[in-house]
Amino acid sequence: MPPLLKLRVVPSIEILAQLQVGGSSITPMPHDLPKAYDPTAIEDHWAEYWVKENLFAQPTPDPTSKSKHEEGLDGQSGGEPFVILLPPPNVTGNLHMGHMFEHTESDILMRWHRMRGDRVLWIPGTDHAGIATQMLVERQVATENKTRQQMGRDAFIERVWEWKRHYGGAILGQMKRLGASVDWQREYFTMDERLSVAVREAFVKLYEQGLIYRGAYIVNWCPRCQTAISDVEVVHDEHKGHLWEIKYPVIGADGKDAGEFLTIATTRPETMLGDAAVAIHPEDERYTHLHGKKLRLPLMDREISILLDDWVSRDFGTGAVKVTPAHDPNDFALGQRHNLPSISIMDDTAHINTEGGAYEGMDRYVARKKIVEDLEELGLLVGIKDHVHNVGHCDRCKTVVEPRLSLQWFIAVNKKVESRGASMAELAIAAVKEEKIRFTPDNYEKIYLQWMDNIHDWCISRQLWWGHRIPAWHCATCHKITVTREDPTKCAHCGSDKITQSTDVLDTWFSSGLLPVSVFGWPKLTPENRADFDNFYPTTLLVTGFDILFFWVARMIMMGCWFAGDVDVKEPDGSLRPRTLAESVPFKDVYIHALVRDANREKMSKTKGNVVDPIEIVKQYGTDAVRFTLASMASPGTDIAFNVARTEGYRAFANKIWNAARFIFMNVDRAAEAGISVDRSLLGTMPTVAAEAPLEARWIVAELHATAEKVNQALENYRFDDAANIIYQFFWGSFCDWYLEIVKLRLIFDDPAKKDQTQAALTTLVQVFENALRLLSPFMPFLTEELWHAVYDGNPPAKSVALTRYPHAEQAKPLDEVDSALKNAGLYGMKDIQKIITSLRALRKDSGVPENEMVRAILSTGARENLGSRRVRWYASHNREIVQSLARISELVLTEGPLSQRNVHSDANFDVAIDYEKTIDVPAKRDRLTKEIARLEKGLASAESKLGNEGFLAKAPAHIVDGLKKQEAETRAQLDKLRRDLDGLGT
RNA sequence: GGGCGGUUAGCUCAGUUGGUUAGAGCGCCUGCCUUACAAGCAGGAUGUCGGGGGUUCGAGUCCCUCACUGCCCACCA
Repeated sequence: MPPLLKLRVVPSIEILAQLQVGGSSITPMPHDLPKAYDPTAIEDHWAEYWVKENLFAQPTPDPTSKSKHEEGLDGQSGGEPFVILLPPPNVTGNLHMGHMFEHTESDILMRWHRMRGDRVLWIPGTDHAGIATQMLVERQVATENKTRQQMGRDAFIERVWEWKRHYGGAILGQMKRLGASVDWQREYFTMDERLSVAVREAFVKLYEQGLIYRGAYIVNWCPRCQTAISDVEVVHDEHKGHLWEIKYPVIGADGKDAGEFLTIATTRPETMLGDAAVAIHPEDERYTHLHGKKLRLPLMDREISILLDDWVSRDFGTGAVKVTPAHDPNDFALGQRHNLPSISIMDDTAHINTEGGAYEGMDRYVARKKIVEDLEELGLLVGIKDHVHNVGHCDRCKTVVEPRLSLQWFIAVNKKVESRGASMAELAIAAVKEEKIRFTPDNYEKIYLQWMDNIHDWCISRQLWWGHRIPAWHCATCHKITVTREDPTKCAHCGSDKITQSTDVLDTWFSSGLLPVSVFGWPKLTPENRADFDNFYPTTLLVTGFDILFFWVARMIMMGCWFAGDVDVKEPDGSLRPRTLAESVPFKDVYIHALVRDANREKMSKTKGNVVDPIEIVKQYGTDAVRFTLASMASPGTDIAFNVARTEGYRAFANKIWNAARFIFMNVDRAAEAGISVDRSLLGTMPTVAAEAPLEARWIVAELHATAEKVNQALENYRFDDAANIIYQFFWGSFCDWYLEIVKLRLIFDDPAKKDQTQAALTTLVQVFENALRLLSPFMPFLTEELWHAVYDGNPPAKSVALTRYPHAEQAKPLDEVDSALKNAGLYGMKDIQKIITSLRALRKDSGVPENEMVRAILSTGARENLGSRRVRWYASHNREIVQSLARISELVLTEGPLSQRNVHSDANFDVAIDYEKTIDVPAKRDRLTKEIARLEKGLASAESKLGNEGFLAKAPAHIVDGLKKQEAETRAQLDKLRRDLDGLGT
């Protein structure tokens, strides 16, 4: 016989006392658990405890151990790996509601899997966020009247590092406070030496494979950030602009203006300074006579040719388009086809350069205005039309992007590499098409594939200082480029030592795209040093928002498949074999979560001022309530309209549970005084009940099993909302509203004869509560941790509720053995009892019985012996005290005869009446009855019409027909009774 | 210009492969300080499931169409 344990709430009180400012000398009495739950009193403590105790660390597996599936309660030693890489927030970032939502969903999954015995690993880190961080520090430096240029590269970078050491990672601190169960020992930063090695290796390898090249192309240039940006970093906004029609003089055979003009249409007149030609469609009959002619470019007085190209659309504008190869991607392509010169007319800051003649030094928009004016003066401006078109903006700073010809580095994502038999994009497409990676919701698969099918080469160089510097050295002697793993001292081509490293850095997403491999030690995978990679790659799941689907998810898939694909798989016997695509993917599942908006469905933004700071809300309502809000609203496919009204509701839920605990602890203590205790060894697993146990015990245990089953299923499908709602309903609707009220009848401490009954009831009560805490713990980790420790009276079987087992119906075999029929009967019987009680309560209200007055009630099951009424009679007669207590009835009389009382409440299987003299509100009652009758008549008519339909009878499945027949009979019976009640009302 | 989604109670949203009388939370109305909880308890009201058409024995669910409304992608100057 294991030792018995008295349950008290001392530990939680101790914690509360510790948290009191100044270490107050008032020591609370054991049962001074505050009436209202105060999250702030416990949350900091547990958040610190979880981190300090390293509860969620997942050590590198012992490579000599062959067993991957040992059972482990601590979530570390055994089980299937369940690995999530936290999407690294920007190091400059602050935690916003979107983060908290993402982390809540991930944390629920993590805690759930951990409690299911999986070997979970959740890796946190931060991203160096090139542009964002550089901008931030530049601004800071600007307040000291300095510029980064004045400081110089090295000093500026040192300044950024200094900033990072001081303020970076604030967001991780916030995550700690919110209880994210990540492995803090594995925290990374994308500029860490370890990860920089991976970046270097990836670059060199791709270069060697011919997939990285450098060239002059039109790229998206941000004049404010003064760097190239990739296509996905450009956001297009619809913009009301103009279409200027400008006439270019045609040059006659004599080399002089022929007096004729060709009118072009443009949205960007300022770029005409760089025009190299005008293009028309070869079959455009309007311009046939101009074939082979030349034009004089106004303002620049340059002779340019007329090109024929069928890319030109005849029906847009004037059918003649100016060609500016250095400032437009289409024109660039056109220029390539026709060997046109590319004349760059703007500098890094989008000011006109020396190529722009008289306009040199002007900002692009100033130049535009001036050029239009000048053209008008020259009589060359034919017209200005309103024109709506899309303008690209820098994702970071919203500056209008300038397409600009410049020398940049690219990854040829579509280039096939013989040794791999595919291109990077092809592998990434195959991984999803062949379902090695699955998306939830699955429509993102389509979006992903669509994007991947049209992917262009990825511009990876940035003209920034903060980031991974491109490992390419330019030779001043032979002008060739040296790319090696180690910093070179000499040019690899001519041996010259006049080499300098590229000043560009890599796109931030280049390094974050490598994270799934680099966090596990790639590329330095030695036989002794690859256990992490062998055990945890591929990761299991990626939880992220669709906004970085292309930025990050797609890049991780490309790079993961590419680089991991080269790492052989280590078999259990130590031998190596090539890795399959399924083993190369960076993650097996992608769960795309919704966006968090404000209560009015508006996107939260600083400029709108509608940003809800999660930390503020957490302070007000507690972390658990906010987490529960987010989880319960997380239905897939719809954005979340965050509304604190919901959070208030879940704070009430937390308070409800807190008070249920107070009630339970109070009774446990009372029991202890009476010499009754709960066997602690019965806790921690699913409870079972004896066949002869009271109805409510059998019912609540059956409900618990059903709830656990449903919650597990919901989480299996990422239905956080369902899971949360199911638990809420169980805890509040079943456990508190019904079970706790009934169990009060069983807890009798002053009667020795009732000791066994009390002991059994108390045991089930504590068991179910302890299970419910575990069930809830992934959603409300703080509250449940506090109460779970209290249940064990400071002597818990684990360091945290997070390290226990999650309730699961499969563990409950004994219940099935008892008798599944009994289980069903218990559920039905309880339903009957609940119905009777609800009817009586309504009846009391109808009849105006004061709340605290006890009345006598009569329950009639009628003379008709149908199964339902027999069941009602049996359960009512065996559970009289429940009905009496919960419906405040002094005596429940059972009868089979008709009820003579005037105020009767009728159900299909029974009628109830109460003895109360006060006159009822006849009109109100009549009104209600009339409505009810109408409702039933409608249902009956619908049932009758279906049952009278031969097609229905012939084609509908038997259980539908039978159900409808039963329903029809019940409705008919109840209708009769209600009509009778209505008649009996009199006037 | 393509593609995807949404429209269900006053509000925010569920509603699995079509199947018995469409649900929840919040809010609202009424009555209760019933010793776990007033952040509570009990009772109650609330819907032409965006409009129209079709398929089916049967449609909130499938098809067509219209309206409104989000979002993503796209080089038409």
